[in-house]
Amino acid sequence: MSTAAPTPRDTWTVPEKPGLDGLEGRWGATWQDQGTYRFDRSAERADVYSIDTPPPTVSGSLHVGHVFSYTHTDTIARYHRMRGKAVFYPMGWDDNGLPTERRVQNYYGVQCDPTLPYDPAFEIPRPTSELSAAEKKKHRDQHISRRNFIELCNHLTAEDEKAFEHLFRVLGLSVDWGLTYATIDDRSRRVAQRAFLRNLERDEAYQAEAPVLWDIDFRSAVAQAELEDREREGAYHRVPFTRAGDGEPIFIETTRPELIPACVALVAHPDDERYQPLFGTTVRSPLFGVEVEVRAHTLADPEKGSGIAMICTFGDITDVTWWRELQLPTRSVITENGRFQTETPEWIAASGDGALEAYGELAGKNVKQAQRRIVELLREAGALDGDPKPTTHPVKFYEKGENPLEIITSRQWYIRNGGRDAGLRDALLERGRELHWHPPHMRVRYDNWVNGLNGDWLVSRQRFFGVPFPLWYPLDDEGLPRYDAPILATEADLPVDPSSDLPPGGAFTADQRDQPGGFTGDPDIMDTWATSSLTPQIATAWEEDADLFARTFPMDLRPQAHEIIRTWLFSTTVRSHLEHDSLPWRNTAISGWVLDPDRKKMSKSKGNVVTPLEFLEQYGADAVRYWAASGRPGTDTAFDEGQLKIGRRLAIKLLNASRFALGLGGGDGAAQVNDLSLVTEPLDRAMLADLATLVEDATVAFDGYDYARALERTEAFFWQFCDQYLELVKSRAYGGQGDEAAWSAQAALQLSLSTLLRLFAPFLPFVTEEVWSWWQQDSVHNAPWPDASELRDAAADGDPQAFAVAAEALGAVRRAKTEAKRSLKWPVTKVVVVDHEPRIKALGRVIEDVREASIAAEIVLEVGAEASITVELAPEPDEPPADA
RNA sequence: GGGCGAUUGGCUCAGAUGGUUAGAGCGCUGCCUUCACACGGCAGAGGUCACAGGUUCGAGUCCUGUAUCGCCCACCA
Repeated sequence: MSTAAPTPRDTWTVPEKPGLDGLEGRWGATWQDQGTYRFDRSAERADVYSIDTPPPTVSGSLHVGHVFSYTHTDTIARYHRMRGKAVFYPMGWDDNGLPTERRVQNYYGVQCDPTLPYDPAFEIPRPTSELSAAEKKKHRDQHISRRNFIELCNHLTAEDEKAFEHLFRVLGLSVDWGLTYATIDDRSRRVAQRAFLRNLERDEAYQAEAPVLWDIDFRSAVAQAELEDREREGAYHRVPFTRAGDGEPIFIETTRPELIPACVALVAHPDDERYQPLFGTTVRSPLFGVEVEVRAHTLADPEKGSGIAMICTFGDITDVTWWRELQLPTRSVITENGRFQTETPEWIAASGDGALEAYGELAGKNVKQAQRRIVELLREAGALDGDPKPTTHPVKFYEKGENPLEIITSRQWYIRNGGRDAGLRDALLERGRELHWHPPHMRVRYDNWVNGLNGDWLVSRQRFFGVPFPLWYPLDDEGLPRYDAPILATEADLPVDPSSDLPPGGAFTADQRDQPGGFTGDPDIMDTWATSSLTPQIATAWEEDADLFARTFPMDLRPQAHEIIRTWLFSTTVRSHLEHDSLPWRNTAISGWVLDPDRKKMSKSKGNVVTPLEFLEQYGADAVRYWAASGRPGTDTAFDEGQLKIGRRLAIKLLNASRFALGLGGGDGAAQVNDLSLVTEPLDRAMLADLATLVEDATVAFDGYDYARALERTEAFFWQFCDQYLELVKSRAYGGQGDEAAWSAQAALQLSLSTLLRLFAPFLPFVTEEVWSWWQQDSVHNAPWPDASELRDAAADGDPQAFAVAAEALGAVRRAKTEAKRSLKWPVTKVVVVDHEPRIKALGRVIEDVREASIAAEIVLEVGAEASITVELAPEPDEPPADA
């Protein structure tokens, strides 16, 4: 712990005309050179504060949202550093996953085709934005191999990372830039693969053939956490099934008539008397004549539609529930590309020529086309009762997708997350309670999510740029993979790419790949969250550097945004619970969003994104940080350029007030008055007593992660300090009441300045460092956080009331001068203050300061019930006042 | 459908465990430039604290309900 008191130099020089320009570049370079923010690896765990910095998605754009939330974290990091902690503050880059793939596709106009061989001579194409229209046409969708594609991903993300690092450095994040990682780098891949292998060993990961939500454009499975609902137009189609015995029509209503060929049953509520007689009997579907059973299930809503629904495999998630719980057969017709399979399904073929013919009309069509056609067919067959009734209803989409998700059956990897296991779910809910949430109400979202899980975590993705599953399958004599006998990578070999590396142990040779009797690599990659969920383990070098890990894990803080509680925060908790039987961190600080001035969430698509670098250049980093730090934890905040101006003004004020406080005594080489016993004057002591209270408040606020409160209190004090205290003390500090009174003022000014600079340092790192450098050694950012008790000692018998009444009296004098339209320098012949006795006594102790600041010849104090302040200005002179 | 949060002067927001005339800043108005600061300073005007009840000696602050906005979650045929 570095608790040494700040050490001012013996003499110092204050710049004549201090300014803010260029501070970012100058101090950024100095901090880098001097390792100001370097993590001290020798610190014990108890003296370390470790932060699980969110790795920004580098393929995204830089926006003020980054500036906002990263500044919040930085203020907390700086606070703990000043409290003497060794702050472990790494930076990661999230370059793994779909956003990068899409960006590379668009940026270079290429498509990944995994069937193509690697082309070592492939050159990085020019960005499509630089191509002429003719060139664009020619280059459109150039197909390249997976490995070439991944090289492009790496190339582009490296560029993106530079831009992010530049922004973060200009912003003044006190990250240790020696501690960076990327979610696709070797260590991340090792950690992700190792954690997965461990999950597999402990049966926390498993493979299953099951219905999954499927994006037909990306041709990949999608996890529950990546879903979103979108309102879509649809229509209820009223369609008759026919009862087996008497051919009576049973009407169902559906928004997806095209799934009639995939129907496996009808279902109604067990208490629904209308349908009770049908339970256990069979009906035939229209057009296809396929016989299906009528079943009972409590999820069927008698109020909805006709009260009886058709179950298809699969139209929506409810279908999956019914299918599972009623143990229905699987009859899927939609394939991975979102089209109806071309081959006629057997259960339809078995139903006769009419069915065959009807299916032929749908085969190969996409969902929309098939729906249009089947409605025509139903109408022709007289199997559509009335016109479809338009409706809007929520439809599930992949959050990055453009078409509704389909549900298809496929083989995927899962990690247990409590979605199917009440014991694990309860344990994870308990972890949520164990974690300290800032602000606390954010935990509700975690609880909501965990309680709403309806399955385990699907972690496999049928994509290219990501961490591969570290395993292979033997192929049988027919060349089919033996999924029940995967060959696992050994931990020492990680990271591996099963599509190019061989299984361990020399059991196979390269020419046996994809040959009957040989082997094949698992083709899938992990969900990007499967890697991101391990950021604590990646950053702290789990199983890679035992010493570092022991000093930094479990971490102290996870800062993040609220919309990814269900994904990032939850999945990280799951992995740590499974691997370490602990929380990954003790605290989480949830930041809000930046809204545009119309209170809409800022987003690229809306075109209202503000680019942060322009503002950093125009107003300075401290001003931008000031705005960001004013946003309360967890609260959405509107972007307000006006706040940047205020922040800049605050920074400038700090320069000028410091110049005054440090420039007293005149000339350069001003003498240091660093002896607290010199503070004898009542006004000085009163101010220090207030300052001690401020330090206590700011400390409590920071300990509760309420940086915004700490800033607000410090700022409010500082403006009072400048407007009232500096004016009241100015004359005396210059020597107006003798040397000892002047030294008291100077010592108090230096002590308060030192304190205020340190209180502001987490928010305004550049200007505080600049001022600090005028008179102190070392960096303010490694100086100890102010100590309230030390200030209390210096304040001694200081009475805050004395400061308050003095400021009031000075205010009354200023008001009188303003109302008389006189300069504040205008002399006053007499001030009469009437007030209650304690206030008059308090004012009496500081009367000389008030008199001099008022430029008053005389101040008369009277005790009285009716408080008043009467100001008598000097008359208009024939000549300028002599002593003004 | 369930839940969380918000609602304070024209704007952006403070108002921890209920207690004297509800605070800031921006904007607006007026005044003031040698001696820290015109990238300033001083002062002024401006609020029935969303609404309706209730608890209390006393409510912006607690309780109940209502409205509006935002968000999270949900099995939405």
